[in-house]
Amino acid sequence: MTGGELCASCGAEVGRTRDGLCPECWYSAPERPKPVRDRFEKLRALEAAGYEPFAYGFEVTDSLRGARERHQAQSTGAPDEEMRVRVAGRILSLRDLGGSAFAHLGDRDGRLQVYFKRNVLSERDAALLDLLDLGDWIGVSGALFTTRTGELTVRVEELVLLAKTLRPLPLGKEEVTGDGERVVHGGFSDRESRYRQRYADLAVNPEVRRMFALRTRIVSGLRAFLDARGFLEVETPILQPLYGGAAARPFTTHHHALDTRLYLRIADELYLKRLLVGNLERVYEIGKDFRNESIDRTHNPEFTMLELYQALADYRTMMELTEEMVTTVLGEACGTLRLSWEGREVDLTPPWRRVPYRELVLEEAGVDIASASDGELRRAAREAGREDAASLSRPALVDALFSAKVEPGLVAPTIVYDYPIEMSPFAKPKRGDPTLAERFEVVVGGHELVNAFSELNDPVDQWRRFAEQAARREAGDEEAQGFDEDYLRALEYGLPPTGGLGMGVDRLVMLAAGQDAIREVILYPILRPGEEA
RNA sequence: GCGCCGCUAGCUCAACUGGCAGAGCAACGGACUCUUAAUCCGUAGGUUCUAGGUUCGAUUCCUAGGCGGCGCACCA
Repeated sequence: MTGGELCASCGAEVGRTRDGLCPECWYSAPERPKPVRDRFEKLRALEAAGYEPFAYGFEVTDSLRGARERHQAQSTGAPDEEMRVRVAGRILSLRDLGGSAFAHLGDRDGRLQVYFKRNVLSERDAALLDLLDLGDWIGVSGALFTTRTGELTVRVEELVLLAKTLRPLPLGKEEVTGDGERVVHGGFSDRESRYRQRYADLAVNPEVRRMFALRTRIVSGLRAFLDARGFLEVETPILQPLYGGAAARPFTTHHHALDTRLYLRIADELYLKRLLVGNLERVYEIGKDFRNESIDRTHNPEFTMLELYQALADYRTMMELTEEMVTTVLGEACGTLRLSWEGREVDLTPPWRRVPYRELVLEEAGVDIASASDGELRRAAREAGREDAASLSRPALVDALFSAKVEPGLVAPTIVYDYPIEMSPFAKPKRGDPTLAERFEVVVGGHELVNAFSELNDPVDQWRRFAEQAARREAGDEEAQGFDEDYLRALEYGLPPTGGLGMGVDRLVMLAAGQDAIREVILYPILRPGEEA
């Protein structure tokens, strides 16, 4: 007697019921869709007949794609060669012709037809065939042959059930047109359902699997590129007593044992630069940052950032590095540098255009930010559609102009450099012009992709910048930097001249994959908790 | 946070100015031993997102809420 809940239908004791029911009653309840009840019945029939509906493994000779490739490599053009394979996958389609049946199996990156001929199968395997459903995982062995219609197919001699599905997958029907093009009919396309049930999305939509494989290639490519140049990959704290390195509202949490407030990092910047003080002269980190801001097509509250820092370098070095890194990695991952994003052609072929920030604002907004009065800036910002121009500070006005008039038009990759220094609390002043910072951003397809600068390494100057930020914070700007004394202490030990950059990895993947929504490139994007299925 | 749009069977979608809630796929029964969006015959499947309201009658109109999509604002 453990005091578990009782099934409202059959009275069986269960640790935890669903809708008041034990598993047996729940899967058989009339509220379940018919396909679920049918499958559960088949599951019990399988068990009764001595089949193992959830196997422990299956040795294959080839992946589905591998079988096809091996066949092609060994093929001499003669018909019906005897090449035996043992393969496994999900049943994606099933056409039962009575005495025989065809099915397509799908695995992570392949698809292969299998052919069941009842008088070839053992009685036991033939009986199993009747209990299969779309979505089930099976393993088969047999010889490859080509059907009359020319499709490579396994003639199944042995059939093994690997995992029974109790819920129908939202499979569409795939048509191969005369041109060899694949058209999916029906299918699973509702964005909300796809994000909430990403497992079903992945299982059913191979292009989604391909997209995430591309993402992985890109991230691996970034690592390989940096590792080859002597950068050390490191991990810095996600839970931080002070947040900084960017302007954003943080997530807050609490540590019980220390009884202290902690923040989820909004950037890696300050911890990474401390490592250069410690003579780890080239470091990078690829990890999640967290910003407690709204969610839209290009923003998810947790997102992946690459930050890297290189000693004895400045922002010019970073321009070279960025251009080479992005073109190398995307070139390898995508096979081309001519991409299409949000309906526009984006050609990443280097060299990228480099333009001073001030010049772009002058060109596109008609305002010289070096000489314009506050009033002129305000007027221009209002013309650009900013109703709240009257309440904005000078740097905010300039930024509003840039965002509204300049950024959307920068389709080809553009290195925008020399930002106003007020907007850049961690960047060194520009040599020869202390009103500017040695900072650049890369804008592609109208979106900011990279932010980089010659890192500020003068502790006294950094102190003043922190003080300005602190004043802003006291004035109610929640996104202003906190005053980080430990970081100042680190700078006092001597940060070498350093170039650093941050790149939004999700956006890089969006660009590479031609996706218009960040949620398409994040496996589990944030959603409001929804109803249970 | 604001505005617009959406939510109907497991999936993809219909249902006119308010009048018995439908189709295709999937499922189930049957036929078919080279099919491929297989085909043919038959069957079953619904809290129309939720709660109120108007009405003889609401998937449809109204109010509030939930979730989502798109846009704006925010995100230096």
